[in-house]
Amino acid sequence: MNPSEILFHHQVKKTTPRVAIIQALQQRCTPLSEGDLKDLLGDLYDRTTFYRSMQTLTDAGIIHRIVADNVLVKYVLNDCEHGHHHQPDHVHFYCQQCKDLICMEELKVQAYQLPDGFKEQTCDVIIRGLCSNCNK
Amino acid sequence: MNPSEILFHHQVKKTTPRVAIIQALQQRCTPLSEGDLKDLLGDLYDRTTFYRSMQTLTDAGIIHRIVADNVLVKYVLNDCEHGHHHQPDHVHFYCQQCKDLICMEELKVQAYQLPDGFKEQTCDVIIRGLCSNCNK
DNA sequence: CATACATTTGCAACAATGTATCAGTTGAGC
DNA sequence: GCTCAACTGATACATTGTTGCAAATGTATG
Repeated sequence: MNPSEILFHHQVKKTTPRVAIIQALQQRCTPLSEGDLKDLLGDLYDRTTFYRSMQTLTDAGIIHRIVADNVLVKYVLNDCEHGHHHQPDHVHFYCQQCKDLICMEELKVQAYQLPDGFKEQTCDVIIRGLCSNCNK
Repeated sequence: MNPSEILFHHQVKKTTPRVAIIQALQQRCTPLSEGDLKDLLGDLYDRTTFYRSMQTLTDAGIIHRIVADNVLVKYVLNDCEHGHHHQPDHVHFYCQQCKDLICMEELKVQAYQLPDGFKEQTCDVIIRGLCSNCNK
């Protein structure tokens, strides 16, 4: 699906910044930060607009937000091909040296049984350490 | 163990801010943020000193840092009674409404087998949602 | 106890990641 | 093409840090 279709499918208005952001995330196929996206897209939009767009896209279930560390937040496209809201079910690895965030697709997150009354909205598993490149 | 003993035991110099921070964490027995600690301790030290102290105490294995969200970081004392460095092995629940961070001691984190070459330093599992108080 | 020297602290400035307000612009439906 | 709600840009501000440097403090030694 192209950006316009994704937005229409999730009943979100089509605007220039939103299309550009989705397009960039599709092309890179890896979690990107605000800085990464700015490097790719330049001054296409204001920072305020960026954050509001990300909020809108997250609420709509189009993207997912990963807090790699308190000073590094990255965004990834959800799997929109199958038409349902797809929450990541795998572990994320964050290299403290090269600051890369890697999806460990093969490491699935177990389902946790919360006590009565608690409602889960998202569940993130972040392993921090050194990636194979930096651990030499 | 009292704060001075903990610092000596980990070969970290005893200073006023460090003792005060450990004391506050011991008394509260729950994860505290910079703001929480400032409310407790007032202007006992500068913000820069706080962050440097937390870095030192984390490196020494005396405390552990929990990234509840990119805008909320909390700190907890490790279990120093048994003389070894104790990494939390349980899930943390973060209530998006009341901003409370709860240790789910009964939910243990599984060990993940990383690919060759990767080195794990910390592993955090954060479930975000609504706590039993706010989910009504 | 006094001195020496490395460690730690306080202050000021700066950086990244957001949020709030409000006027002005744009998009979608008719 | 019009209309009006929704979105955007600009400015200001909040939180969570980090960096550099001079001054203060802690620990080891005489």
